[in-house]
Amino acid sequence: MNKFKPIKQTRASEEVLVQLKEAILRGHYKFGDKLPSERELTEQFQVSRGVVREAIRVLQINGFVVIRQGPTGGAYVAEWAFDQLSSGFMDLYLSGRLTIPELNQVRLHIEPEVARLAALNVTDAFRQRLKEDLAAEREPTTFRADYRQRLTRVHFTLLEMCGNYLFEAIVNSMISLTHRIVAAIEPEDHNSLHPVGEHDLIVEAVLAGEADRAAREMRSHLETFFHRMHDIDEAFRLSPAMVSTVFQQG
Amino acid sequence: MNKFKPIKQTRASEEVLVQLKEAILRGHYKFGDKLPSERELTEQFQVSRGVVREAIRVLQINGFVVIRQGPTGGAYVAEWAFDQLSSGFMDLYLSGRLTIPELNQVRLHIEPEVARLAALNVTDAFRQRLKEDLAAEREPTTFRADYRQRLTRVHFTLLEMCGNYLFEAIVNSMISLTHRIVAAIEPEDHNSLHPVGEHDLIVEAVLAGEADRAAREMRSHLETFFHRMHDIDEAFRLSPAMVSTVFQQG
DNA sequence: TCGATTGTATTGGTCTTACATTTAATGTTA
DNA sequence: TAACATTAAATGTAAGACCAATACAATCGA
Repeated sequence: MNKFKPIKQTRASEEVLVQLKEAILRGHYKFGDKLPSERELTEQFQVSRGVVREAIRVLQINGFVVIRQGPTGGAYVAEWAFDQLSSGFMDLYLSGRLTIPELNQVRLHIEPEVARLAALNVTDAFRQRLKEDLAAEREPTTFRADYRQRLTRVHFTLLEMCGNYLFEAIVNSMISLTHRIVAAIEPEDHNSLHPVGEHDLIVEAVLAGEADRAAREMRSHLETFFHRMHDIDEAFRLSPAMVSTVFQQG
Repeated sequence: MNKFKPIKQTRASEEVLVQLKEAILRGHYKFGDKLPSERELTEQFQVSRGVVREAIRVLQINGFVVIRQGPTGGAYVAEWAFDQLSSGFMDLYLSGRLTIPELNQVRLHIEPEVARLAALNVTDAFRQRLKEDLAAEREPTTFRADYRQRLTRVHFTLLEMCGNYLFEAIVNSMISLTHRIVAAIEPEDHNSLHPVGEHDLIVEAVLAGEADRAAREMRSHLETFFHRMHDIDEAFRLSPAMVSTVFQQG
Protein backbone atom coordinates (compact mmCIF):
# COMPACT_ATOMS: atom_id res chain seq x y z
CA MET A 1 0.00 0.00 0.00
CA ASN A 2 1.54 3.26 -1.13
CA LYS A 3 -0.15 6.10 0.69
CA PHE A 4 2.44 8.79 0.07
CA LYS A 5 3.40 10.62 -3.11
CA PRO A 6 7.02 10.95 -4.18
CA ILE A 7 8.46 14.32 -3.22
CA LYS A 8 10.55 15.62 -6.10
CA GLN A 9 10.95 14.05 -9.50
CA THR A 10 11.83 17.15 -11.47
CA ARG A 11 15.23 18.73 -11.53
CA ALA A 12 15.50 22.09 -9.85
CA SER A 13 17.11 23.64 -12.92
CA GLU A 14 14.14 22.57 -15.02
CA GLU A 15 11.72 24.19 -12.61
CA VAL A 16 13.68 27.41 -12.85
CA LEU A 17 13.84 27.11 -16.62
CA VAL A 18 10.10 26.60 -16.94
CA GLN A 19 9.28 29.55 -14.74
CA LEU A 20 11.68 31.90 -16.49
CA LYS A 21 10.59 30.75 -19.93
CA GLU A 22 6.93 31.12 -19.07
CA ALA A 23 7.56 34.61 -17.75
CA ILE A 24 9.18 35.53 -21.04
CA LEU A 25 6.53 33.87 -23.21
CA ARG A 26 3.73 35.49 -21.25
CA GLY A 27 5.34 38.82 -21.91
CA HIS A 28 6.18 39.54 -18.30
CA TYR A 29 9.66 40.24 -19.55
CA LYS A 30 9.59 41.92 -22.92
CA PHE A 31 12.26 42.40 -25.55
CA GLY A 32 15.20 44.27 -24.09
CA ASP A 33 14.18 43.70 -20.49
CA LYS A 34 16.77 42.42 -18.08
CA LEU A 35 16.19 39.35 -15.99
CA PRO A 36 17.26 39.54 -12.35
CA SER A 37 20.92 38.82 -11.78
CA GLU A 38 22.02 35.29 -11.01
CA ARG A 39 22.53 36.11 -7.35
CA GLU A 40 19.11 37.65 -7.14
CA LEU A 41 17.51 34.61 -8.75
CA THR A 42 19.27 32.29 -6.32
CA GLU A 43 17.54 34.15 -3.51
CA GLN A 44 14.13 34.23 -5.19
CA PHE A 45 14.16 30.56 -6.19
CA GLN A 46 16.05 29.47 -3.08
CA VAL A 47 18.45 27.33 -5.10
CA SER A 48 22.16 27.44 -5.72
CA ARG A 49 23.74 29.61 -8.34
CA GLY A 50 24.75 26.61 -10.42
CA VAL A 51 21.11 25.61 -10.79
CA VAL A 52 20.19 29.09 -11.95
CA ARG A 53 23.08 29.13 -14.40
CA GLU A 54 21.99 25.84 -15.99
CA ALA A 55 18.54 27.28 -16.65
CA ILE A 56 19.89 30.54 -18.03
CA ARG A 57 22.37 28.72 -20.23
CA VAL A 58 19.50 26.84 -21.87
CA LEU A 59 17.63 30.09 -22.45
CA GLN A 60 20.77 31.59 -23.97
CA ILE A 61 21.52 28.68 -26.28
CA ASN A 62 17.94 28.59 -27.50
CA GLY A 63 18.06 32.27 -28.28
CA PHE A 64 15.62 33.60 -25.69
CA VAL A 65 18.19 35.80 -23.97
CA VAL A 66 21.56 37.29 -24.66
CA ILE A 67 24.05 37.55 -21.84
CA ARG A 68 26.46 40.34 -21.19
CA GLN A 69 29.13 40.62 -18.57
CA GLY A 70 30.09 43.56 -16.44
CA PRO A 71 27.95 46.14 -14.68
CA THR A 72 24.69 46.65 -16.57
CA GLY A 73 25.36 43.03 -17.55
CA GLY A 74 23.00 40.10 -17.13
CA ALA A 75 20.48 38.14 -19.18
CA TYR A 76 18.52 40.37 -21.55
CA VAL A 77 15.44 39.11 -23.37
CA ALA A 78 16.35 38.81 -27.03
CA GLU A 79 14.20 39.39 -30.07
CA TRP A 80 13.96 35.69 -30.62
CA ALA A 81 12.22 34.60 -33.73
CA PHE A 82 13.18 31.46 -35.59
CA ASP A 83 16.41 30.46 -33.89
CA GLN A 84 15.00 27.32 -32.40
CA LEU A 85 13.32 26.21 -35.62
CA SER A 86 16.37 27.01 -37.69
CA SER A 87 18.71 25.00 -35.53
CA GLY A 88 16.13 22.24 -35.43
CA PHE A 89 16.14 21.96 -39.22
CA MET A 90 19.89 22.36 -39.23
CA ASP A 91 20.33 19.45 -36.85
CA LEU A 92 18.06 17.26 -38.95
CA TYR A 93 20.31 17.95 -41.90
CA LEU A 94 23.62 17.62 -40.08
CA SER A 95 22.55 14.30 -38.61
CA GLY A 96 21.88 12.97 -42.08
CA ARG A 97 18.18 12.40 -41.52
CA LEU A 98 17.26 15.13 -43.98
CA THR A 99 18.54 15.24 -47.53
CA ILE A 100 18.84 18.19 -49.86
CA PRO A 101 16.25 16.87 -52.34
CA GLU A 102 13.75 16.51 -49.51
CA LEU A 103 14.42 20.06 -48.39
CA ASN A 104 13.96 21.33 -51.92
CA GLN A 105 10.77 19.35 -52.40
CA VAL A 106 9.19 21.03 -49.39
CA ARG A 107 10.33 24.49 -50.42
CA LEU A 108 8.98 23.80 -53.88
CA HIS A 109 5.58 23.06 -52.42
CA ILE A 110 5.34 25.87 -49.91
CA GLU A 111 6.98 28.91 -51.46
CA PRO A 112 4.72 29.16 -54.50
CA GLU A 113 1.82 29.36 -52.05
CA VAL A 114 3.66 32.10 -50.18
CA ALA A 115 4.06 34.04 -53.39
CA ARG A 116 0.39 33.50 -54.15
CA LEU A 117 -0.69 34.88 -50.78
CA ALA A 118 1.75 37.76 -51.11
CA ALA A 119 0.16 38.78 -54.38
CA LEU A 120 -3.17 38.96 -52.61
CA ASN A 121 -1.84 41.17 -49.80
CA VAL A 122 0.13 43.64 -51.84
CA THR A 123 0.21 47.21 -50.51
CA ASP A 124 2.03 50.35 -51.57
CA ALA A 125 4.61 49.98 -48.84
CA PHE A 126 5.37 46.44 -49.93
CA ARG A 127 5.46 47.47 -53.58
CA GLN A 128 8.16 49.96 -52.67
CA ARG A 129 10.17 47.38 -50.74
CA LEU A 130 10.04 44.84 -53.54
CA LYS A 131 11.41 47.37 -55.98
CA GLU A 132 14.19 48.24 -53.57
CA ASP A 133 14.99 44.57 -53.15
CA LEU A 134 15.35 44.08 -56.88
CA ALA A 135 17.53 47.16 -57.14
CA ALA A 136 19.73 45.93 -54.30
CA GLU A 137 20.42 42.72 -56.18
CA ARG A 138 22.09 44.73 -58.95
CA GLU A 139 24.50 46.64 -56.72
CA PRO A 140 28.12 45.57 -57.14
CA THR A 141 29.61 43.73 -54.23
CA THR A 142 32.78 42.06 -53.10
CA PHE A 143 31.73 39.66 -50.37
CA ARG A 144 29.90 36.52 -51.30
CA ALA A 145 27.95 36.33 -48.05
CA ASP A 146 26.75 39.85 -48.64
CA TYR A 147 25.69 38.95 -52.14
CA ARG A 148 23.67 35.95 -50.98
CA GLN A 149 22.04 38.12 -48.36
CA ARG A 150 20.80 40.58 -50.90
CA LEU A 151 19.63 37.87 -53.26
CA THR A 152 17.20 36.59 -50.65
CA ARG A 153 15.69 39.90 -49.64
CA VAL A 154 12.90 39.37 -52.12
CA HIS A 155 12.07 36.02 -50.55
CA PHE A 156 11.95 37.51 -47.06
CA THR A 157 9.76 40.37 -48.18
CA LEU A 158 7.33 37.96 -49.79
CA LEU A 159 7.29 35.99 -46.55
CA GLU A 160 6.23 39.03 -44.60
CA MET A 161 3.64 39.84 -47.21
CA CYS A 162 1.99 36.45 -47.10
CA GLY A 163 0.56 37.33 -43.71
CA ASN A 164 1.04 33.96 -42.09
CA TYR A 165 3.66 33.91 -39.36
CA LEU A 166 4.00 30.15 -39.48
CA PHE A 167 4.74 30.12 -43.20
CA GLU A 168 7.25 32.86 -42.50
CA ALA A 169 8.88 30.89 -39.68
CA ILE A 170 9.13 27.66 -41.61
CA VAL A 171 10.35 29.05 -44.90
CA ASN A 172 12.73 31.48 -43.22
CA SER A 173 14.35 28.58 -41.42
CA MET A 174 14.53 26.51 -44.57
CA ILE A 175 16.14 29.36 -46.49
CA SER A 176 18.70 29.69 -43.70
CA LEU A 177 19.51 26.04 -44.07
CA THR A 178 19.81 26.35 -47.82
CA HIS A 179 22.15 29.30 -47.33
CA ARG A 180 24.40 27.31 -45.11
CA ILE A 181 24.56 24.41 -47.52
CA VAL A 182 25.16 26.71 -50.47
CA ALA A 183 27.93 28.49 -48.57
CA ALA A 184 29.72 25.17 -48.40
CA ILE A 185 29.29 24.09 -52.01
CA GLU A 186 29.11 27.38 -53.85
CA PRO A 187 31.57 27.72 -56.69
CA GLU A 188 33.83 30.69 -57.13
CA ASP A 189 31.64 32.08 -59.85
CA HIS A 190 28.61 32.45 -57.64
CA ASN A 191 26.64 34.19 -60.30
CA SER A 192 26.22 30.89 -62.10
CA LEU A 193 24.29 29.37 -59.19
CA HIS A 194 21.81 32.18 -58.87
CA PRO A 195 22.10 34.87 -61.56
CA VAL A 196 20.69 38.29 -60.90
CA GLY A 197 17.27 38.97 -62.33
CA GLU A 198 15.65 35.63 -61.63
CA HIS A 199 13.17 37.26 -59.28
CA ASP A 200 11.94 39.80 -61.77
CA LEU A 201 9.04 37.79 -63.13
CA ILE A 202 7.88 36.81 -59.65
CA VAL A 203 7.87 40.39 -58.42
CA GLU A 204 6.17 41.51 -61.59
CA ALA A 205 3.30 39.11 -60.99
CA VAL A 206 3.04 40.02 -57.32
CA LEU A 207 3.00 43.74 -58.05
CA ALA A 208 0.20 43.11 -60.52
CA GLY A 209 -1.69 41.15 -57.87
CA GLU A 210 -1.81 38.10 -60.11
CA ALA A 211 -1.72 35.38 -57.49
CA ASP A 212 -1.63 32.28 -59.64
CA ARG A 213 0.98 33.65 -61.97
CA ALA A 214 3.13 34.64 -58.99
CA ALA A 215 2.94 31.08 -57.72
CA ARG A 216 3.90 29.69 -61.12
CA GLU A 217 6.86 32.05 -61.46
CA MET A 218 8.09 31.20 -58.00
CA ARG A 219 7.85 27.53 -58.75
CA SER A 220 9.72 27.96 -61.98
CA HIS A 221 12.44 30.00 -60.28
CA LEU A 222 12.95 27.45 -57.53
CA GLU A 223 13.03 24.59 -59.99
CA THR A 224 15.87 26.06 -62.00
CA PHE A 225 17.76 27.09 -58.87
CA PHE A 226 17.43 23.68 -57.25
CA HIS A 227 18.48 22.04 -60.49
CA ARG A 228 21.72 24.02 -60.55
CA MET A 229 22.22 23.43 -56.86
CA HIS A 230 21.86 19.72 -57.39
CA ASP A 231 24.44 19.63 -60.15
CA ILE A 232 26.99 21.47 -58.07
CA ASP A 233 26.20 19.44 -54.99
CA GLU A 234 27.03 16.19 -56.70
CA ALA A 235 30.63 17.28 -57.14
CA PHE A 236 30.99 17.94 -53.43
CA ARG A 237 28.86 15.21 -51.96
CA LEU A 238 30.53 13.20 -49.26
CA SER A 239 33.53 15.45 -49.51
CA PRO A 240 34.89 15.61 -45.96
CA ALA A 241 35.88 19.20 -46.56
CA MET A 242 32.31 20.19 -47.18
CA VAL A 243 30.90 18.42 -44.20
CA SER A 244 33.29 20.09 -41.83
CA THR A 245 32.58 23.42 -43.50
CA VAL A 246 28.91 23.08 -42.75
CA PHE A 247 29.62 22.12 -39.18
CA GLN A 248 31.99 24.99 -38.63
CA GLN A 249 29.36 27.59 -39.35
CA GLY A 250 27.73 26.51 -36.08
CA MET B 1 45.38 48.31 -36.49
CA ASN B 2 44.09 45.07 -35.04
CA LYS B 3 46.15 42.29 -36.50
CA PHE B 4 45.31 39.64 -33.92
CA LYS B 5 42.07 37.83 -33.35
CA PRO B 6 40.58 37.64 -29.88
CA ILE B 7 41.55 34.40 -28.22
CA LYS B 8 38.42 33.22 -26.51
CA GLN B 9 35.10 34.77 -27.26
CA THR B 10 33.04 31.69 -26.66
CA ARG B 11 32.08 30.38 -23.28
CA ALA B 12 33.68 27.16 -22.20
CA SER B 13 30.30 25.50 -21.79
CA GLU B 14 29.45 26.36 -25.41
CA GLU B 15 32.67 24.78 -26.61
CA VAL B 16 31.82 21.64 -24.72
CA LEU B 17 28.26 21.74 -26.04
CA VAL B 18 29.39 22.11 -29.64
CA GLN B 19 31.84 19.25 -29.38
CA LEU B 20 29.38 16.90 -27.72
CA LYS B 21 26.58 17.83 -30.10
CA GLU B 22 28.79 17.38 -33.13
CA ALA B 23 29.90 14.00 -31.86
CA ILE B 24 26.27 12.96 -31.58
CA LEU B 25 25.22 14.40 -34.94
CA ARG B 26 28.15 12.80 -36.69
CA GLY B 27 27.06 9.48 -35.26
CA HIS B 28 30.11 8.98 -33.11
CA TYR B 29 27.63 8.35 -30.32
CA LYS B 30 24.62 6.48 -31.58
CA PHE B 31 21.18 5.98 -30.11
CA GLY B 32 21.47 4.29 -26.74
CA ASP B 33 25.17 5.01 -26.32
CA LYS B 34 26.37 6.52 -23.09
CA LEU B 35 28.40 9.69 -22.99
CA PRO B 36 31.35 9.73 -20.58
CA SER B 37 30.43 10.61 -17.02
CA GLU B 38 30.53 14.21 -15.91
CA ARG B 39 33.70 13.65 -13.93
CA GLU B 40 35.33 11.98 -16.92
CA LEU B 41 34.37 14.84 -19.23
CA THR B 42 35.76 17.24 -16.66
CA GLU B 43 39.15 15.61 -17.14
CA GLN B 44 38.95 15.30 -20.93
CA PHE B 45 37.89 18.90 -21.51
CA GLN B 46 39.99 20.23 -18.63
CA VAL B 47 37.15 22.35 -17.35
CA SER B 48 35.15 22.41 -14.15
CA ARG B 49 32.20 20.16 -13.58
CA GLY B 50 29.77 23.07 -13.66
CA VAL B 51 30.80 23.85 -17.22
CA VAL B 52 30.21 20.27 -18.29
CA ARG B 53 26.85 20.22 -16.57
CA GLU B 54 25.67 23.37 -18.35
CA ALA B 55 26.43 21.76 -21.70
CA ILE B 56 24.75 18.49 -20.82
CA ARG B 57 21.70 20.28 -19.47
CA VAL B 58 21.22 21.95 -22.85
CA LEU B 59 21.51 18.60 -24.61
CA GLN B 60 18.97 17.15 -22.21
CA ILE B 61 16.43 19.96 -22.56
CA ASN B 62 16.68 19.85 -26.34
CA GLY B 63 16.04 16.13 -26.31
CA PHE B 64 19.42 14.86 -27.49
CA VAL B 65 20.10 12.84 -24.36
CA VAL B 66 18.23 11.40 -21.43
CA ILE B 67 19.90 11.37 -18.06
CA ARG B 68 19.75 8.70 -15.41
CA GLN B 69 21.25 8.63 -11.97
CA GLY B 70 23.05 5.86 -10.19
CA PRO B 71 25.62 3.38 -11.39
CA THR B 72 25.07 2.63 -15.08
CA GLY B 73 23.67 6.15 -14.99
CA GLY B 74 24.80 9.06 -17.13
CA ALA B 75 23.76 10.84 -20.31
CA TYR B 76 22.40 8.43 -22.91
CA VAL B 77 21.84 9.48 -26.50
CA ALA B 78 18.10 9.62 -27.07
CA GLU B 79 16.12 8.78 -30.16
CA TRP B 80 15.53 12.45 -30.77
CA ALA B 81 13.27 13.29 -33.61
CA PHE B 82 11.13 16.38 -33.61
CA ASP B 83 11.42 17.60 -30.04
CA GLN B 84 13.22 20.75 -30.96
CA LEU B 85 10.87 21.62 -33.80
CA SER B 86 7.81 20.83 -31.72
CA SER B 87 8.82 23.04 -28.86
CA GLY B 88 9.82 25.70 -31.34
CA PHE B 89 6.31 25.78 -32.79
CA MET B 90 4.87 25.50 -29.30
CA ASP B 91 6.79 28.56 -28.16
CA LEU B 92 5.65 30.54 -31.17
CA TYR B 93 2.08 29.77 -30.18
CA LEU B 94 2.49 30.34 -26.45
CA SER B 95 4.14 33.68 -27.06
CA GLY B 96 1.13 34.80 -29.06
CA ARG B 97 3.05 35.24 -32.30
CA LEU B 98 1.23 32.34 -33.93
CA THR B 99 -2.54 32.09 -34.10
CA ILE B 100 -4.69 29.03 -34.54
CA PRO B 101 -6.05 30.13 -37.95
CA GLU B 102 -2.49 30.54 -39.21
CA LEU B 103 -1.59 27.09 -37.96
CA ASN B 104 -4.61 25.61 -39.65
CA GLN B 105 -3.92 27.43 -42.90
CA VAL B 106 -0.50 25.87 -43.11
CA ARG B 107 -1.72 22.40 -42.26
CA LEU B 108 -4.44 22.83 -44.86
CA HIS B 109 -1.83 23.54 -47.49
CA ILE B 110 0.69 20.86 -46.59
CA GLU B 111 -1.24 17.80 -45.49
CA PRO B 112 -3.17 17.28 -48.72
CA GLU B 113 0.19 17.12 -50.47
CA VAL B 114 1.33 14.57 -47.91
CA ALA B 115 -1.73 12.46 -48.65
CA ARG B 116 -1.05 12.81 -52.35
CA LEU B 117 2.52 11.59 -51.99
CA ALA B 118 1.41 8.79 -49.70
CA ALA B 119 -0.97 7.53 -52.34
CA LEU B 120 1.94 7.32 -54.75
CA ASN B 121 4.11 5.35 -52.33
CA VAL B 122 1.57 2.81 -51.14
CA THR B 123 2.91 -0.66 -50.37
CA ASP B 124 1.35 -3.79 -48.92
CA ALA B 125 2.87 -3.16 -45.51
CA PHE B 126 1.44 0.34 -45.41
CA ARG B 127 -1.92 -0.91 -46.67
CA GLN B 128 -2.01 -3.22 -43.68
CA ARG B 129 -1.10 -0.47 -41.25
CA LEU B 130 -3.72 1.91 -42.56
CA LYS B 131 -6.41 -0.70 -42.09
CA GLU B 132 -5.21 -1.32 -38.55
CA ASP B 133 -5.27 2.38 -37.85
CA LEU B 134 -8.86 2.68 -38.97
CA ALA B 135 -9.81 -0.32 -36.87
CA ALA B 136 -8.08 1.15 -33.84
CA GLU B 137 -10.21 4.26 -34.08
CA ARG B 138 -13.29 2.17 -33.49
CA GLU B 139 -12.09 0.47 -30.33
CA PRO B 140 -13.90 1.63 -27.20
CA THR B 141 -11.84 3.72 -24.82
CA THR B 142 -12.04 5.55 -21.55
CA PHE B 143 -9.22 8.07 -21.62
CA ARG B 144 -9.53 11.08 -23.82
CA ALA B 145 -5.79 11.38 -24.43
CA ASP B 146 -5.73 7.79 -25.55
CA TYR B 147 -8.61 8.44 -27.91
CA ARG B 148 -6.89 11.44 -29.49
CA GLN B 149 -3.76 9.35 -29.90
CA ARG B 150 -5.55 6.71 -31.89
CA LEU B 151 -7.40 9.24 -33.99
CA THR B 152 -4.10 10.57 -35.33
CA ARG B 153 -2.47 7.28 -36.14
CA VAL B 154 -3.70 7.55 -39.70
CA HIS B 155 -2.07 10.96 -40.05
CA PHE B 156 1.24 9.66 -38.76
CA THR B 157 1.16 6.66 -41.04
CA LEU B 158 0.52 8.89 -44.02
CA LEU B 159 3.45 11.03 -42.96
CA GLU B 160 5.76 8.06 -43.02
CA MET B 161 4.36 7.00 -46.35
CA CYS B 162 4.97 10.34 -48.03
CA GLY B 163 8.68 9.59 -48.02
CA ASN B 164 9.86 13.07 -47.15
CA TYR B 165 11.38 13.37 -43.70
CA LEU B 166 11.00 17.14 -43.64
CA PHE B 167 7.28 16.97 -44.37
CA GLU B 168 7.08 14.38 -41.63
CA ALA B 169 8.98 16.57 -39.16
CA ILE B 170 6.97 19.69 -39.85
CA VAL B 171 3.53 18.15 -39.90
CA ASN B 172 4.28 15.92 -36.93
CA SER B 173 5.21 18.99 -34.92
CA MET B 174 2.13 20.86 -36.06
CA ILE B 175 -0.12 17.97 -35.13
CA SER B 176 1.49 17.90 -31.70
CA LEU B 177 0.70 21.55 -31.28
CA THR B 178 -2.87 21.03 -32.43
CA HIS B 179 -3.19 18.21 -29.91
CA ARG B 180 -2.08 20.41 -27.10
CA ILE B 181 -4.48 23.16 -28.02
CA VAL B 182 -7.34 20.73 -28.46
CA ALA B 183 -6.57 19.18 -25.08
CA ALA B 184 -7.22 22.56 -23.55
CA ILE B 185 -10.43 23.42 -25.38
CA GLU B 186 -11.91 20.02 -26.04
CA PRO B 187 -15.49 19.63 -24.83
CA GLU B 188 -16.63 16.76 -22.71
CA ASP B 189 -18.27 15.10 -25.66
CA HIS B 190 -15.05 14.72 -27.59
CA ASN B 191 -16.69 12.78 -30.36
CA SER B 192 -18.31 15.96 -31.61
CA LEU B 193 -14.97 17.56 -32.38
CA HIS B 194 -13.61 14.68 -34.41
CA PRO B 195 -16.10 11.87 -35.00
CA VAL B 196 -14.83 8.43 -35.87
CA GLY B 197 -14.82 7.55 -39.53
CA GLU B 198 -13.69 10.85 -40.96
CA HIS B 199 -10.50 9.27 -42.27
CA ASP B 200 -12.25 6.54 -44.20
CA LEU B 201 -12.47 8.36 -47.51
CA ILE B 202 -8.86 9.50 -47.32
CA VAL B 203 -7.58 6.00 -46.66
CA GLU B 204 -9.82 4.62 -49.38
CA ALA B 205 -8.27 6.94 -51.93
CA VAL B 206 -4.73 6.24 -50.72
CA LEU B 207 -5.27 2.48 -50.84
CA ALA B 208 -6.48 2.86 -54.39
CA GLY B 209 -3.40 4.89 -55.24
CA GLU B 210 -5.54 7.81 -56.39
CA ALA B 211 -3.26 10.68 -55.45
CA ASP B 212 -5.39 13.66 -56.36
CA ARG B 213 -8.49 12.24 -54.76
CA ALA B 214 -6.51 11.52 -51.59
CA ALA B 215 -5.41 15.13 -51.48
CA ARG B 216 -8.97 16.35 -51.96
CA GLU B 217 -10.32 14.11 -49.23
CA MET B 218 -7.61 15.19 -46.82
CA ARG B 219 -8.35 18.80 -47.52
CA SER B 220 -12.03 18.25 -47.00
CA HIS B 221 -11.43 16.41 -43.74
CA LEU B 222 -9.20 19.15 -42.36
CA GLU B 223 -11.61 21.87 -43.39
CA THR B 224 -14.48 20.38 -41.43
CA PHE B 225 -12.27 19.62 -38.46
CA PHE B 226 -10.77 23.09 -38.33
CA HIS B 227 -14.23 24.58 -38.68
CA ARG B 228 -15.46 22.72 -35.60
CA MET B 229 -12.25 23.54 -33.78
CA HIS B 230 -12.74 27.20 -34.51
CA ASP B 231 -16.27 27.23 -33.18
CA ILE B 232 -15.25 25.61 -29.96
CA ASP B 233 -12.19 27.78 -29.62
CA GLU B 234 -14.23 30.96 -29.66
CA ALA B 235 -15.95 29.97 -26.46
CA PHE B 236 -12.63 29.56 -24.67
CA ARG B 237 -10.61 32.31 -26.23
CA LEU B 238 -8.84 34.52 -23.75
CA SER B 239 -10.08 32.35 -20.97
CA PRO B 240 -7.30 32.43 -18.37
CA ALA B 241 -8.10 28.85 -17.46
CA MET B 242 -7.28 27.69 -20.96
CA VAL B 243 -4.05 29.58 -21.27
CA SER B 244 -2.69 28.13 -18.05
CA THR B 245 -3.84 24.69 -19.15
CA VAL B 246 -1.77 24.93 -22.30
CA PHE B 247 1.23 26.12 -20.35
CA GLN B 248 0.95 23.38 -17.79
CA GLN B 249 1.41 20.65 -20.35
CA GLY B 250 5.00 21.88 -20.72
C1' DT C 1 19.17 -23.22 -0.81
C1' DC C 2 16.50 -19.40 -1.54
C1' DG C 3 14.90 -14.88 -0.70
C1' DA C 4 14.87 -10.71 1.46
C1' DT C 5 17.75 -7.30 3.34
C1' DT C 6 21.71 -4.58 3.74
C1' DG C 7 25.85 -2.54 2.32
C1' DT C 8 28.64 -0.28 -1.24
C1' DA C 9 30.32 1.95 -5.07
C1' DT C 10 29.13 4.89 -8.94
C1' DT C 11 26.88 8.62 -11.02
C1' DG C 12 24.05 12.65 -11.32
C1' DG C 13 22.07 16.71 -8.26
C1' DT C 14 22.93 20.45 -5.31
C1' DC C 15 25.32 23.75 -2.35
C1' DT C 16 29.14 26.63 -0.97
C1' DT C 17 33.10 29.41 -1.40
C1' DA C 18 36.52 31.53 -3.77
C1' DC C 19 38.59 33.76 -7.44
C1' DA C 20 38.95 35.36 -12.47
C1' DT C 21 37.20 38.13 -16.21
C1' DT C 22 34.67 41.63 -18.32
C1' DT C 23 33.09 46.23 -18.53
C1' DA C 24 30.38 50.56 -17.45
C1' DA C 25 30.95 54.27 -14.54
C1' DT C 26 33.59 57.11 -11.75
C1' DG C 27 37.48 59.41 -10.25
C1' DT C 28 42.19 61.22 -11.09
C1' DT C 29 46.00 63.11 -13.10
C1' DA C 30 48.87 65.37 -16.67
C1' DT D 1 40.09 68.49 -21.56
C1' DA D 2 41.71 64.11 -22.54
C1' DA D 3 44.00 60.17 -21.23
C1' DC D 4 44.53 57.02 -17.67
C1' DA D 5 43.63 54.49 -13.37
C1' DT D 6 40.24 52.83 -9.99
C1' DT D 7 36.15 50.78 -8.59
C1' DA D 8 32.27 47.91 -8.50
C1' DA D 9 28.81 44.92 -10.47
C1' DA D 10 27.87 41.34 -13.03
C1' DT D 11 28.98 36.85 -15.36
C1' DG D 12 32.62 32.99 -15.93
C1' DT D 13 35.28 29.34 -13.88
C1' DA D 14 37.17 26.31 -10.44
C1' DA D 15 37.25 23.09 -6.58
C1' DG D 16 35.40 20.47 -2.96
C1' DA D 17 31.92 18.65 -0.21
C1' DC D 18 27.83 16.33 0.44
C1' DC D 19 23.03 14.56 -0.95
C1' DA D 20 20.14 11.32 -3.76
C1' DA D 21 19.36 7.54 -6.60
C1' DT D 22 20.37 2.93 -7.93
C1' DA D 23 22.59 -1.37 -9.88
C1' DC D 24 25.06 -4.91 -7.91
C1' DA D 25 27.32 -7.65 -4.62
C1' DA D 26 27.43 -9.29 0.00
C1' DT D 27 25.13 -10.81 3.96
C1' DC D 28 21.81 -12.71 6.91
C1' DG D 29 17.83 -15.51 8.18
C1' DA D 30 14.31 -19.01 7.58
